[in-house]
Amino acid sequence: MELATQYNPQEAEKNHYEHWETSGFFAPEINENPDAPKYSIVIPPPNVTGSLHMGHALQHTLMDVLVRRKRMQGFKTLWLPGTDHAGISVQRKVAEQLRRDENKTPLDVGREEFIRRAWKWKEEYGNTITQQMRREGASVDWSRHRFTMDEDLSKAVREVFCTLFEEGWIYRGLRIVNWCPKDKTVLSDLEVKEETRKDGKLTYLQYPVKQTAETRALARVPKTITVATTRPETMLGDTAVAVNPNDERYKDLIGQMIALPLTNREIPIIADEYVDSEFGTGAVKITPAHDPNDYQVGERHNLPQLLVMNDDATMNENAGEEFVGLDRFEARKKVVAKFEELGLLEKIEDYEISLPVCERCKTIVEPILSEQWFVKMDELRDLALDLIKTEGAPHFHPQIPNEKVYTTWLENLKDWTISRQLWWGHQIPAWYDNEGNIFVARTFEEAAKQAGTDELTQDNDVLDTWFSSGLWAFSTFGWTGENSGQWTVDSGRNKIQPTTDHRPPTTDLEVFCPTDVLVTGRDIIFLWVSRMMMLTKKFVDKKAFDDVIITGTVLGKDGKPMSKSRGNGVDPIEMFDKFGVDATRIYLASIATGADIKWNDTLIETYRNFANKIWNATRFCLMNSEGAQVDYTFINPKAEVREIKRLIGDELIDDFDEEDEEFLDKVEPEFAKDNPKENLSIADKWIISRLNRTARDVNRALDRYFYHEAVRLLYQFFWNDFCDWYIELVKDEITSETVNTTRDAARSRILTILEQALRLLHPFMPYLTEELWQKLPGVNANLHNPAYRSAEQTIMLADFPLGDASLIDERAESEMQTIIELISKVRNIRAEMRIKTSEKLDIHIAADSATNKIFAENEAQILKLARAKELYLSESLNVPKASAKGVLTGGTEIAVPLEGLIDFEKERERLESQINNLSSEGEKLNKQLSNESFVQKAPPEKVEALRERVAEIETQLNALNQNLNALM
RNA sequence: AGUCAGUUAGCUCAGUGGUAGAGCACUACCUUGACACGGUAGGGGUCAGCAGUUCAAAUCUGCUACUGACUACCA
Repeated sequence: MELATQYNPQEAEKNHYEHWETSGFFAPEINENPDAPKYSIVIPPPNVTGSLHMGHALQHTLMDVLVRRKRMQGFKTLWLPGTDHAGISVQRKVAEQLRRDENKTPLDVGREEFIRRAWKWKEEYGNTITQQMRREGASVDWSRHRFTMDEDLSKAVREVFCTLFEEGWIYRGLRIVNWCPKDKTVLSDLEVKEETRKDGKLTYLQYPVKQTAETRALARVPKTITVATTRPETMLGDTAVAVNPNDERYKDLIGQMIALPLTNREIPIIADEYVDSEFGTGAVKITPAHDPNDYQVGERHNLPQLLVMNDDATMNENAGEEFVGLDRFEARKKVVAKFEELGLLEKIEDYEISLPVCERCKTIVEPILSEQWFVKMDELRDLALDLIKTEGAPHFHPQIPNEKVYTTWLENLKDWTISRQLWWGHQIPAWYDNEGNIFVARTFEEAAKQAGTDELTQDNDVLDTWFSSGLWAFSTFGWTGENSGQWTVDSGRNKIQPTTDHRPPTTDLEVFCPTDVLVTGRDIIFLWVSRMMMLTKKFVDKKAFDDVIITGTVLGKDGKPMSKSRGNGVDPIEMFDKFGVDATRIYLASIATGADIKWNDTLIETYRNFANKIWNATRFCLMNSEGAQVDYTFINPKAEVREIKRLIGDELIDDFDEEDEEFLDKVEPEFAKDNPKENLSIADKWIISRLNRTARDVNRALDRYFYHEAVRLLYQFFWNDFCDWYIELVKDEITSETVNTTRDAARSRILTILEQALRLLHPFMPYLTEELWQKLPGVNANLHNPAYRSAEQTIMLADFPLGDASLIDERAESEMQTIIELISKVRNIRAEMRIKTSEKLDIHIAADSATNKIFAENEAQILKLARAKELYLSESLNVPKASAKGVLTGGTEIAVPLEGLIDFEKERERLESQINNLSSEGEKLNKQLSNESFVQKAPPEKVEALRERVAEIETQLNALNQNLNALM
């Protein structure tokens, strides 16, 4: 089998996804183990209007890594996908389509037709993102895909709304709300963003105080009172002027009336603590219908609420004849002009102001008095607060600062405005009779029954999209009874089984809820995370999830958040095309959890190169795979015992002792001691140790959601240990032309190690690893986790290596380290003395017998990798003066005779620089050791380690100094 | 205004009470039978500044500077 010299990601990406999907590998039902623990994640449903951006790619990668690993570990794993109906976004797209194609407005076609078209739009364009997710390799269970407006999810919405209403947590009320004049709907506080404008103006208006007998008597009373405002047009809706009760300047004015200019209304001057005497003029115009603070002042003083704007932010008839129909900004100019005409414009100051804008359309939001539906958050907030305070749920990763942000926000939570003046969404299940009485019910029929009439009109508004999203952690699992999955539960052991037997059925809800972890961005901790926690607790009495991973933001190359307007976006699909899906995924996983990162193509290139390295290492193994196959017993003698067990059959297992060697010899003599499987070299033991250590550490890292740590470990193991050293060390043996069992065992061994590495890499790089795994000789469904034995062979279901602690071999690692150090030292001498690669050298070594034994056992590899022709081992050096010398850890001395090649000056410099480095380190350490309080207070093992290091340095210095003197 | 985070090699970023790390870039050498998207050997950092705690601080604490995020208010 011949592979191309370069990995072509597109090819591998084409080959596998569809097969994985259609084979049912993504669905939890693939798991045959009735006792399997479950693992579940629900995806944050992207907007149907959306297309994949880097934030999705990041989050999806993190979720897929978790899910793929757990699945390989034999968990009954479900990653549930879905999309969100995205109220305003879809509404806008469909309205735009209507305008463009037919020059019509939504009102022209009517509600029913509009909704029909919205569904059509969704069917046509709404699956962009689901296709893109397939490209990403996301192992979601498409058969359980949910849309927030699916019938059962809509039913869940109605159920929750009605229950909350019945319990008194939902109410309809007249409040100051955030109004977007462009979308013509109310927005929740969270959908409003602040935008700072430097060109704001603060306008000072003079209001004439009405002259009465009383005011005339009080000579000190001024003729006017000046108020400052950033929104002069709202003065048309003023119903009072307020001052601080303690403000001496205005004491006499309290209770007086003002003749409000441009209107023929008179308004009172009132006193309220809310007013800050220090700010502006200390007198504030009060417009209860257009400002939240003024509204509250108005409530306290029983002021009238005069709404002067329409829903498109033009002025209404209350604003007066002169202003009616004018846009708010036109009206603003006109008000100012009129005041100027009247001589009542005191001044206009430049003023930096932050304006509330609509998160989506950036239109300036108008605070406006309006009747809306609200959720009173008291009880729900307490549910979430209790969970975090008593159970620490959800546990945030990274914990700081997210947990604090979450808790603080909950503590200051205000009521949630849930109605939206849109057509696309869940229409509010409330009906009105002709008298305006409200009937909230799950269906029209119920409402009619309550009302005693069917002459009812349903509320025109729909619910905030986040209302249905808040139910996502349980509504998607068939909470309403539909689409609830086919599981039965063994009540005795409380284990889950997909069966058709007659035990009582249970649902996806019982199996998969609560979910294990939620992966999402900082921006929706409040909008979504908190609400899922509250509502899931409230309605199914469970935590929505145990853990929340808050991802960082992928910034553009300029270090700013990616945005269309800035044009600094990086399209993940382009990255997939350019570098491959796997490279993009593992790069995204290499970002520290929660950290922001500036996009940088060269880093992704690193992982493109890594993919190519994996490809080529596999290519090498395959080129030399004749007579060999993947077989775990080649890298684990104990596994051989298990293999024997498998061969001799299950019935003997019970009285079988793995340590009983006699028994082994008895049952299967061909597996006995001298077989090449057990005849492992230092290099073999070392790589097996490194493999198992890496596997163990990767699992530990992922358990803590330290993806970047896992990536680092895998990168290092594969590139530095496996490719740079192991392949090079065993190359001669493996490529040998001589056919024998030793060669074939070596070939099987390297194939098996590679196969284990591919499994470890699979969650990060699914396409590459599947592509290569399938090509390895000897792979089959027996390598699967036992939960998937009947499934067709795929690396997706292979058992994820946990790392066998008994195969971590400290001694082999340290012996190998000695060999690596020797080879590196010789290479260093060669490079520094500028000896050509083609020049073969001799190596003389003076070491203790144990070390010499290690070198002797690996002579062939040392000669090859150091490009040497002869290795002389003894206990002391006896070499010509014309030699380059060095010292290894432990005091082993090496010398490379360089007759005719040595540059004595250079060698002197080389030795001197090494001596300098070592002495300055030694000095530092000695100083520390001579510090009494260090020796007394530092942990003994630290002191001991330091002493050892000093001794080591002294040994090396001695040798180096002798070598230097010999040169003089 | 408040809260929080970041500031480490030329660049992008890991690390974290006990002698500073990676990738890229850089220098020199290498068409060594998997890979030049490669190999070998190197150079490069008083870990933003100041003060404190400690035997020991890049790591903990405080302050300062710069950058960024979030929350609230601004008549």
